[in-house]
Amino acid sequence: MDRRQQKTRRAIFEAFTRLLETRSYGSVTVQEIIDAADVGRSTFYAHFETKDALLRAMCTDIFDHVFSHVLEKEATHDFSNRPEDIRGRVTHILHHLNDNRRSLKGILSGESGEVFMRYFKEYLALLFEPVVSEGPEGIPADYLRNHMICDFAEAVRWWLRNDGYSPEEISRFFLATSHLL
Amino acid sequence: MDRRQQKTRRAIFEAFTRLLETRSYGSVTVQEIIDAADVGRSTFYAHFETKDALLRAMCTDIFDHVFSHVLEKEATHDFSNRPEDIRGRVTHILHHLNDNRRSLKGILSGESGEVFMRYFKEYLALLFEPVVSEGPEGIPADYLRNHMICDFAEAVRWWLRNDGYSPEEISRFFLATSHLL
DNA sequence: TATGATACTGAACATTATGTTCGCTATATA
DNA sequence: TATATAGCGAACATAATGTTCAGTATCATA
Repeated sequence: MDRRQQKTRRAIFEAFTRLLETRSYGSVTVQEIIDAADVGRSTFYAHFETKDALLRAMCTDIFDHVFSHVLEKEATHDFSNRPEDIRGRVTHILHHLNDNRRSLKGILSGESGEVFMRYFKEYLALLFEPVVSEGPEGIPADYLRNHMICDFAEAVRWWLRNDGYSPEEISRFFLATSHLL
Repeated sequence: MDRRQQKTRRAIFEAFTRLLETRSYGSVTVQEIIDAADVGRSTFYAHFETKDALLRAMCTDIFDHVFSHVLEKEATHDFSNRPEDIRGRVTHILHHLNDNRRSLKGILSGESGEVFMRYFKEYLALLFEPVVSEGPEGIPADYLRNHMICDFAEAVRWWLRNDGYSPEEISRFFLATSHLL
């Protein structure tokens, strides 16, 4: 990819992140992003169709990083789902999320949070798919899957609102309150 | 309240609900709501400052209905939180939510869902406040509170996506997967 | 049932953001 | 160095928002 394109893309991402730190997604205009990133109007639109597309692109970038290991393992059919492994994978993801903490805090506050959460849950579905087996007491498997996914996603959201906890701690909180493991 | 105002308000609510059944919140314009409700432009704005304000008003109306019992009990300081009571209250709320099923399904699909969920959780905080006592194993009480609230809210969201379950069943699913009760 | 208050109407207008176009300039890559 | 590609930014078209106001309809009530 052309160096200029990379530079522009990064500038837009960073400007957007910076704006989201203090303002809500909905209130940030494309023009402000353009000004903050210091790129031409037509350049912005050459890269992203809309503000939403920009947000999606940012999420995708982050997730590709955060879930790289998970997706690799899946590709190699390494479906080990013993409790230790789950803990390891969960902690691993939390570490990667922590790398993007600043951006994520911005994205998660305000309406953009919902977009993020929706994407996040899609990836988490891949992670938890093999773990949730059978519903006890006639509880639908789909209910349980959704339960676990939301549970983890909300644990992360809570973590990003409450600074000062390590990935290991959050991993422990999550697994302790998850009745399934 | 003036009959004309009530009529207008109801017409707008119904039109908006109807629109949300087929279209996403963001894509519905104020003009469309006005046309569907068959009211004058200035009339709409006399009632609601923005589309968001309309959504909030709808949520408030619904919650005032759904949580009427809970809020009453709170007012009379009837904080009985034995398991049977929790089950009763939860089921009761689910029944009331079911009364608004049509509107809620519309609101919950699309971006308006996040607004709804945020409000919903505020009310649920009142409901679960007295239940969550101490965090076992050094888990922060706030984490647990958030856990329960999100858990229930997501159970409801799942229910509204998946037709065919009774309030009692959902209540059972929720309590069975909630490790706290 | 007459009257004063209040709500609704809708056209016109100002404002604001979005997204596109295009001729020109700057930069990367081979 | 050449040429392809990216960025620039002013100008424009479009579309939705929210406001204003003079005229009309409806309500509450005395």
